[in-house]
Amino acid sequence: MPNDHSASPPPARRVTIYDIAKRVGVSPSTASRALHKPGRVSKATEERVKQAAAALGYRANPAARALPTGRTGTIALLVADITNPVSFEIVRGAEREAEKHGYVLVTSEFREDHAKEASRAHSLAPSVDAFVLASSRLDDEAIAKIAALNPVVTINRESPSAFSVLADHEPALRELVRTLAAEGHDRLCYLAGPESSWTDARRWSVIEAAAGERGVEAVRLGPNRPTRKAGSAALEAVRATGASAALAYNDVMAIGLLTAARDARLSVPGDLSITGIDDIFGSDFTAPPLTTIAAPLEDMGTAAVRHVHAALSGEREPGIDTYPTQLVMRGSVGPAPRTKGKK
Amino acid sequence: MPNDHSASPPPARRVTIYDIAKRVGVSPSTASRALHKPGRVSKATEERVKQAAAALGYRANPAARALPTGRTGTIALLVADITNPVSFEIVRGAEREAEKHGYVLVTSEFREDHAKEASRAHSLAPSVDAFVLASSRLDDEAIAKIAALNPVVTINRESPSAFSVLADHEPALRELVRTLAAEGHDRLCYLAGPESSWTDARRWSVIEAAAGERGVEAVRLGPNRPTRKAGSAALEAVRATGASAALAYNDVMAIGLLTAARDARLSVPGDLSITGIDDIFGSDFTAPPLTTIAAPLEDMGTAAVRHVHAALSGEREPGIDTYPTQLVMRGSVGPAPRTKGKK
DNA sequence: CTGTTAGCGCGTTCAT
DNA sequence: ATGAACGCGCTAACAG
Repeated sequence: MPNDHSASPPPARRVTIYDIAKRVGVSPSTASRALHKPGRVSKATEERVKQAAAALGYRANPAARALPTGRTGTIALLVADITNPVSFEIVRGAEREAEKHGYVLVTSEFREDHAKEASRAHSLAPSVDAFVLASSRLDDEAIAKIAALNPVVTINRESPSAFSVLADHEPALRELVRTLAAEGHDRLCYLAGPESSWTDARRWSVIEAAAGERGVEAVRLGPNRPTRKAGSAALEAVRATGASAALAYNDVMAIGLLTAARDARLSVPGDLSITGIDDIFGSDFTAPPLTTIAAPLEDMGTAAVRHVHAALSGEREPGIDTYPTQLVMRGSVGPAPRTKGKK
Repeated sequence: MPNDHSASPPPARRVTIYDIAKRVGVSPSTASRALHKPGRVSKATEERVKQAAAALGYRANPAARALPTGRTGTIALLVADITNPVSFEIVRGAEREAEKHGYVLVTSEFREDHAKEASRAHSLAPSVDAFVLASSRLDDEAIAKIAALNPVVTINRESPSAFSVLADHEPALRELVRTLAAEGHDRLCYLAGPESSWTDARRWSVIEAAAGERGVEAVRLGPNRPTRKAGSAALEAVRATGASAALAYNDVMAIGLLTAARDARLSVPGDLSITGIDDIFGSDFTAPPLTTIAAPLEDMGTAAVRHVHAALSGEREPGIDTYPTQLVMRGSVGPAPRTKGKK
């Protein structure tokens, strides 16, 4: 239930440009210019105004500033799941770049729920100058609607109405499939992610194609919620496919699958090879450590904000910014078992 | 380098209360009241105004609202390290409660740097109504300065000028020390956290006292940065203390220590028992799984925002809100080795 | 219950 | 180079 935020007595009045104008003996507009319009005022008065501002501890009121300009100086970052380590890499990168340019960053998660994502974007719209949508679950139309309100940059999602920052998983995925094939795996199982995930579709299509080229079978299991629980719950189904290797949509699911396999006294990679994507915190100390694909998520978060800034500065440069990924081979992948289940 | 955020043409004009006032045939102030002052307007016109607002797709301009009221409707949450899983539990809880009350939540990390924490708070101050400081590294004086600007609620930090939300680790820590003593450990090593951490000081004093009561030696190693790397780097020093059990400041450090021990071919808990605090993502699937102490961090995040809301609503209720914790025994703790290093 | 009148603090014409 | 005046959208007196 939203609220009015109106009750307690207002805090002590803060210092305004009027205070510094009076102190220096100039008009408020001169003070304003001295503070924010380099060169539009004489060097001398600019200096005096700035000193007075510092002395008085002046801080511009962002709301007052936003009113005439229409610019709030804040950017909204919407992430699917803030507890997924993938998110905070992005958040960290975005936040650093935002601070660098003087933006305030508002981060909000939508818990994989596209309805919530859309409503959150619309309710935030008047408070922000632009959106960064990370791992959006929205369709193109919904993104277009948001883009009509404010500029949008997407991460790991391509969309006609937004600038996109993408990780290119294709080479690493192909290398992974090739490696698995070389290890004797002739039946792969892709443990799919959420239905509305753009990356999920991409990943599967690359795996399917790469497997086909190598003469390896690939089956898809899903969609699934991208959680540990879902990964664990899928163990039986994975085994039922007869696949000797499971490629999970992401590390969180892979870890779920891995721990379920451990609990079931299955050998990894003896009985089943498992891989993930993202190289999150934790994937290097599972038992065995998880083979995965690493993306420069922090850089991508930074890039997203940089593109937002460019867009807000009037630089029209819609398009795609792609980042390379890297296959990280670890202990969870090994040779296919000799005796196959469905021999 | 901060920036002016002023360049591209302003987006299409949004609908204002004037638009809906004109449409309904009332004055703007009536429209304003109908929208936000329940009861101060006739039921009939309130209904008509609301319908018009909906029809026009009206969204209040937060900046315009903030100007006369001095209330921005946003809350700042400052966390030490956003990549520490501890943080996002808090963030998630805080965010949910913030949304429930119609606040926007701004999350910012200060990377364990107290100077950055303070400067961030001061620069955010004009844009927000209140602060939540999670795991603050600030001293009381610095917190008081911030509290002079806006109400402050601290998490895991007691301070005279703020309402505090705390996890009470004492009972669980005592139980842990008791358990270790019963397992034959007669020399414990506390792997300390950051110097300016309030919780670090608390934890050590409880461990020291509990150990003393049990006739167990306790040595303190630190301060250390609360990172995996620092945990790993401390292995040698921990061994050098001759302790048979290491209690780390938090799980992140404990995991660092654990993986270093594994790399050094040490048996855990055979040669060394290891414990952490927080029960973060990952601590249940280390090898062996990590004994730790769990706190209801999400609830604490929620509580912090609830208290912020109370403070902003004029309810003066400074004080402390304490949450219980729970010892989670897992495989990383076992009997002390027979042959002690310094026998 | 409702309309009128003033600002909130700042940027921005338009003058000078 | 600087000042005066206006308006951004909304809330808050103050009438009626």
